[in-house]
Amino acid sequence: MASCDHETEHHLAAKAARENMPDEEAILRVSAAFKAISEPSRLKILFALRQGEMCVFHIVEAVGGTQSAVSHQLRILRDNRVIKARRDGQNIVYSLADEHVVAVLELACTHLNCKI
Amino acid sequence: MASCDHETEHHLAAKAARENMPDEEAILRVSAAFKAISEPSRLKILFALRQGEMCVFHIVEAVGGTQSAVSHQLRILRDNRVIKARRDGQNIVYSLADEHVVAVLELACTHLNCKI
DNA sequence: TTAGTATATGAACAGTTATTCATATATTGA
DNA sequence: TCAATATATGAATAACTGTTCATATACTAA
Repeated sequence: MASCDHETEHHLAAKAARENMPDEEAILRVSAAFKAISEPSRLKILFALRQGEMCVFHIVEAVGGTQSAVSHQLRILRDNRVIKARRDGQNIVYSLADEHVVAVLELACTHLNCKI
Repeated sequence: MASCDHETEHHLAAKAARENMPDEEAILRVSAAFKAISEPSRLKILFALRQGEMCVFHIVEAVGGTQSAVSHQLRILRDNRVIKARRDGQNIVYSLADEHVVAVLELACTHLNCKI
């Protein structure tokens, strides 16, 4: 491989791409965030939290699985700022971090023709 | 675990969550799409293609790595409708599937305070 | 058809990740 | 303080995924 019929335009695009490529740290941050929301078990938690904030017990009730597994998933979502937590007595109450999360989910579903 | 201080509201939310949970197929489709865009090597391809369509040679030039690795990544992105391809002579020219892709990337970067 | 170029792909290995199990921490009420 | 409840977490294993290497396919030009 060496060139193509659009050598000039593509080469310029490639050059611009290298110059405008986000730095490694930004790439890793975005990567980790998408990875956080890309697992079926965690996606279910997000879809569940669209209905409103919930404590762990009720998240388990909503999505199934064990308390331990859900807790591990919650930590990953929380570490990536997809959800937020507040303590309320003995419980930790989780909710979606902000409106960006819902927006991304809805964009994806629109794009893929999924009804949610 | 059995209940919490917000038993009623959370239980209702959990019930609504179960009732409104997308079916397994939709969950898997969304999951696969986010998984596709959640790998640093593939994210780089997407950021590169923001500059315009490119053939494989120039994508390799833009993001680095081997032709084989890039080809494998392109297939995953294509299978998940994140990018689209058209043949142009000996070359396959790739581009972002539609404006949803850019929108999702920008939402994520806004959310995470990354400049792109 | 043959040679050359561009791209794709199967298999294997290495690295990553989700779940389970056991246990730890934190809060509440007695 | 102690017991009970809610949640979190470390370690281990099993499943998954990205890359590499070798090779295959597809197109072009001669």
